[in-house]
Amino acid sequence: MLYLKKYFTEGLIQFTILLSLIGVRVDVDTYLSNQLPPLREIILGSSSAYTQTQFHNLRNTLDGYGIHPKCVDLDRFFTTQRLLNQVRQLDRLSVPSTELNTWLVHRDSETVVSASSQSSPSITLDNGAGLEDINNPDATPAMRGGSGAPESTYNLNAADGSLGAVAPEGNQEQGSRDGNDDLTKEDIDLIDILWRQDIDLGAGREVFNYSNRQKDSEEEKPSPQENKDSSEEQESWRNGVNLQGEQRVDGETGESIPEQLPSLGSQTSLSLQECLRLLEATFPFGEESEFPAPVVTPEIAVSNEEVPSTSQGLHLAPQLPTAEPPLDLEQQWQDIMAIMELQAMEVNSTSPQTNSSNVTITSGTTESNTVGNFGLSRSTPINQDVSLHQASLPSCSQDFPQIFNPQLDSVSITPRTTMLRLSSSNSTNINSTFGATNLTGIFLPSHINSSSNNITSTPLLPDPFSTLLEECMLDEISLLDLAMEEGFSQAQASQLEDELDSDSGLSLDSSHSPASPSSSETSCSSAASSSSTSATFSEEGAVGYSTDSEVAAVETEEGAVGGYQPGYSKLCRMSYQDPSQFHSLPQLDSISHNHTYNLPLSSAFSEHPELPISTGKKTVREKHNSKLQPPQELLDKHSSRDERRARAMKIPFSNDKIINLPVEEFNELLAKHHLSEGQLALIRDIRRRGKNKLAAQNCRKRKLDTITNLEQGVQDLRRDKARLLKEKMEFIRSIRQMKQKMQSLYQEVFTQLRDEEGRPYPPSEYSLQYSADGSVLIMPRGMTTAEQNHKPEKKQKDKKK
DNA sequence: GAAGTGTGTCATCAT
DNA sequence: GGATGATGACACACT
Repeated sequence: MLYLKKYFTEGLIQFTILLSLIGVRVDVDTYLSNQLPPLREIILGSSSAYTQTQFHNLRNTLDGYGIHPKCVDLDRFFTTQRLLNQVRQLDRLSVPSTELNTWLVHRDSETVVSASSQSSPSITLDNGAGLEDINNPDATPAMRGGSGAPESTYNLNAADGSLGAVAPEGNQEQGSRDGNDDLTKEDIDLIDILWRQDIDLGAGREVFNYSNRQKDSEEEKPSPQENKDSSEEQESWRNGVNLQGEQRVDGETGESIPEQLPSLGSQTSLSLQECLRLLEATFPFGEESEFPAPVVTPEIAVSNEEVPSTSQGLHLAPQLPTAEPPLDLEQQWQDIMAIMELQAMEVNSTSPQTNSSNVTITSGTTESNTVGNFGLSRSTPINQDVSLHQASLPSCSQDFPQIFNPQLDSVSITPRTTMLRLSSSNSTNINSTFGATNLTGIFLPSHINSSSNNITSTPLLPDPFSTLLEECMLDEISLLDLAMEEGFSQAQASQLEDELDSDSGLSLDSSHSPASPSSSETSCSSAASSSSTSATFSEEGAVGYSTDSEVAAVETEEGAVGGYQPGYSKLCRMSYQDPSQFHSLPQLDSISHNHTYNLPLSSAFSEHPELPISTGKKTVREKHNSKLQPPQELLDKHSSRDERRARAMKIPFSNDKIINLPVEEFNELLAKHHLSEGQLALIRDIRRRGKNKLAAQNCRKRKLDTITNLEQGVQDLRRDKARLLKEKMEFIRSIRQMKQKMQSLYQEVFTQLRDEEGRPYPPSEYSLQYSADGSVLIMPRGMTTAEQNHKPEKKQKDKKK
């Protein structure tokens, strides 16, 4: 998180410096406080930035209702407000206000030019909805990607349409300003960027021929009368003419608008248009602006009420509540949270964080409602002329195809704030604002964009900056995967090797055993057999040695002689595990504790005198006992209980055989010897306990393996999740590109259509729609779907053009 | 001396 | 029904 903070903080500072260097003053305060709550939260600290649910709660809280005085959220609220105020004050001290609004005006004319001359998708299809399959009306909503906020789509369309309607006027005025038909450098640059973008999308270069564009632009320049019509159309657009097929009748204009769209969308578009008008009044197109490249930011949803007088500049109020956030926004957040969780896995990277922030930025920028989600007051006015996000954050946009497409300014407010998306219009503003010079490299930190200086000279993806950011994040995810894989492999390598070595589950670090449990058991048995102590009790099967209690009596007597000390008994634990037999028993190959007490004491002392038996208290005890006891008694103390019992009962064979012999051989062995009931019972107990001991060891080993496997499974799942998220982002990007292409094609086709009199079809009245046979129809927008179905033959045009 | 760990053992169940 | 394996539970030793 600290990295993320640092990254964004430094990025903002750098960006602010850059803007100041080129003459633009930026108000970060507005940016932080109003435009991009997630970014603000990230910079300020993790508050609600990672708890989507808390956003809603806090949002309600900040609204002043829905919170109980004793609610725990209250503290969080005050804390958030306090921190926010502190940061705001800090920003005010360092960053002045900006006056970017002037740029917006000129952008309007540029948008007009680009929209008309470049045949770019000023008429938004919104997910390609402009081209509808008549026979499949449902396809259009499906293409909308399940957006939960179609209002924005509608707004975009309306805004775009308004822009398109204004286009001739803008052209005219720009023509009067320029005095010729030559495109300005900004126009050329914009076109060039668009061309590169579409080239990446597969469009031919001839489509983007400047002369052709210019010619088309001239052809499409309407007459004054047409301008008048355009104004009327503009009004209708403003009131919510939908470019899409789904429409309902608007209460004011009588035109059809989408049913699922609330009136807010219309309001937004109207506000936008009003904004443009205000801009026109403030900064006539014919006048030389004091700013190099005025830009219109149609993506900014400005309500009528929130548009102040133009003398104060454009007071944009992007926090206008437009539509509910997309339904998948929360899911996107969850995905981001998942990535952040992955980041917590010791993968230091800033790129994923950047993308995460991009998401938040997107949320705050493209959807003002999101502001509420992050606990910001929606009523907070923007006192600055232009907020920083309008110029800078687009660089971080994930809306790749739209970044460098000026035409998309009009459609930049995409309703569905898909994951990692930013307002495309913002980036467009940047692009246009700076004379179509690709400032991505400028905005990009050098360590992120190594080719920043070459962006303008190299073919660009629709959104190099965003692409870079996203790819950085994706790379980080990949690195994460690698790190996880490598980390896991390294951490688990030895264990995996052990597991591969033996499935018996009894890998007990045999390799580290300085001495394999060789003949300890035999030595113990022999020692026991030769032990005078055992001889003392070996006679009687009369002991009735069938129960441990009885054996205990024997042991007690043993203790009377040598004293039973459990500590010593451990020295001969596993003594029955004769290595020679282990080798013959594959399941026991791995059974090898690092218990050197399995060695015969004599050999152990001779070969490894420094080993276990000479360590710790045992050494002291042993030294002490060695002074008091004969060596054989000492050896006997190193035997296990069962071994001592066996010695006491004079069992004629070793415990090792008792335990490890196959049942048939075991039975034969018992048959060979005449054994008392007590001896037989002891032998069976020894066998049972010995096998159970091994079973217990196996069981524990399996438990450990299970735990290890579960841990590995968790890591694998996390890795898969990261991979799927990466794929998802790639899919989103691909879909976005396809939509962009669709919009471009639609615009390309539509702008070339002419009626019988050679006039272009006003986009406010007509739209292109697919038919089942693959042909494209141009349909009046007022027609309902049913009517369209009944009149599919109207004005059919061949798409080939 | 408490807590954690490793190990052996027993009881129980399943095969 | 006995042998065997698996496993939970417990006790003990050790750190």
